[in-house]
Amino acid sequence: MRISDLSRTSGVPLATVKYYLREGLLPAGTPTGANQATYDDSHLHRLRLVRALVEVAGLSLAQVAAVVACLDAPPTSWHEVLGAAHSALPPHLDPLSPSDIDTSTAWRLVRSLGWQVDAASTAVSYLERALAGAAAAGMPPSDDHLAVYAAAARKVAEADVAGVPTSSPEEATRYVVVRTIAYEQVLLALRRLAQVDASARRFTGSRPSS
Amino acid sequence: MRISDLSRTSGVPLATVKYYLREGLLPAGTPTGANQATYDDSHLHRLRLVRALVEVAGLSLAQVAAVVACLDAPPTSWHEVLGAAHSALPPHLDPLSPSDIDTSTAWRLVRSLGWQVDAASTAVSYLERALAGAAAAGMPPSDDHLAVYAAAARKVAEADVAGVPTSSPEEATRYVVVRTIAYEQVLLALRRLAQVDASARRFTGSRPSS
DNA sequence: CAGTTTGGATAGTGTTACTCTCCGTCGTCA
DNA sequence: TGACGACGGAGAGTAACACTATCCAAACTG
Repeated sequence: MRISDLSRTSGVPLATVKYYLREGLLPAGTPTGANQATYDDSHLHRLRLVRALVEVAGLSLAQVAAVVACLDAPPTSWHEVLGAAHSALPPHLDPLSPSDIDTSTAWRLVRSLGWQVDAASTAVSYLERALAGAAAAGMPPSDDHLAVYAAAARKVAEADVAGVPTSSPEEATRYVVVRTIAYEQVLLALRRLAQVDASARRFTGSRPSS
Repeated sequence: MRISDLSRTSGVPLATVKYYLREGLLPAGTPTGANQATYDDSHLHRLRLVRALVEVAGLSLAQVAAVVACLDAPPTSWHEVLGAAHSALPPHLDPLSPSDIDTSTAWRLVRSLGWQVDAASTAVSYLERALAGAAAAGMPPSDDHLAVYAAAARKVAEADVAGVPTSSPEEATRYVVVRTIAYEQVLLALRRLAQVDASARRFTGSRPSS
């Protein structure tokens, strides 16, 4: 298919498709002449992925570029797939320095949960920042609250990891990256819905609806 | 304290504090003369909240403005607190129209879970969009996967709602808004950490670490 | 072979989140 | 009391981002 078909079937304006091509978010088509090229389904899938990442997950194009670069780079070992995916995923944080491992709130929590986490993981920085943000906003989470969150996170993560295909590293990477990002929104949406339900049970039950 | 103290103790540049004042993200100080004003701790707390919302939760200033407007508006009933908070919170989506209630995937899921959710809730739109995004990215979640997520979301939401203070609607609003937004990041960070742990258990266990 | 479409490049646009400069006023220390 | 730096408020300027529009020559199409 040609670039205009790509635009038409995906609903993305032609000028935008060209822009994504320029920015490297979409790989170039196979040239069929001096100034003509064709595109296939992989381009269409990639385009849909880019749009979903931008519109639903709210990533910037630079973040999307990091994600698709990760998808295109061949991972080496199974366990590296996750690390590579996480460090390509927003937010972009540096791992905590080894000297912080003893003092960090996030590390203390990870250790108390007994989770096996690499010292260079950016996920710990993410947690550190999130906890700092909650504290700065005036609501540091209690240990009990964190325990509930950790237990829920664990269940969710087990389901996520259990489904990773073992067929090929490429497929596994694609799986991990897309699930991690796209399902984040699903989880957050379900949490809000569950809050509505829990609030309804707690408050309207005790005071009949007006 | 004066505006420069506000800037110094919070670490936010003076020009930025002035800008937030202009934009209404920060209430004006109490004037002490023709062109002088003083600020108190409430301004400092608000400023920290704004920065946390921007830097950690990644909100735009317009979204932050909606959130702080919600904090400043007095809610009327307990159950409305959540609805008001959710509709002030990003992403800004319209509720699904009543005609979509039968066909929507999100509504089908909510009904199958038996959750009590108002038809006008924006949380359902949020879920609908998240599911559409996952599908567009090429990975629609399975029913089993969704069930795990829903169970986890429920546990988390129960903890969130259980802690809501019943002292005053203002306090409850502040609680709900800050927790909903700030703890989202905590939950996502814990999920990534749990993924690392689960992946370590699954893959490095079967293949000793190199 | 006229007319449309294509790929590629360049320049322009609107938004966001600051950041800078200016200016008259105010508090303070000498 | 007067020099002087800080203060407040307002408006203009700026850099990044994500497109969007225009142009051009080559290529395909009826």
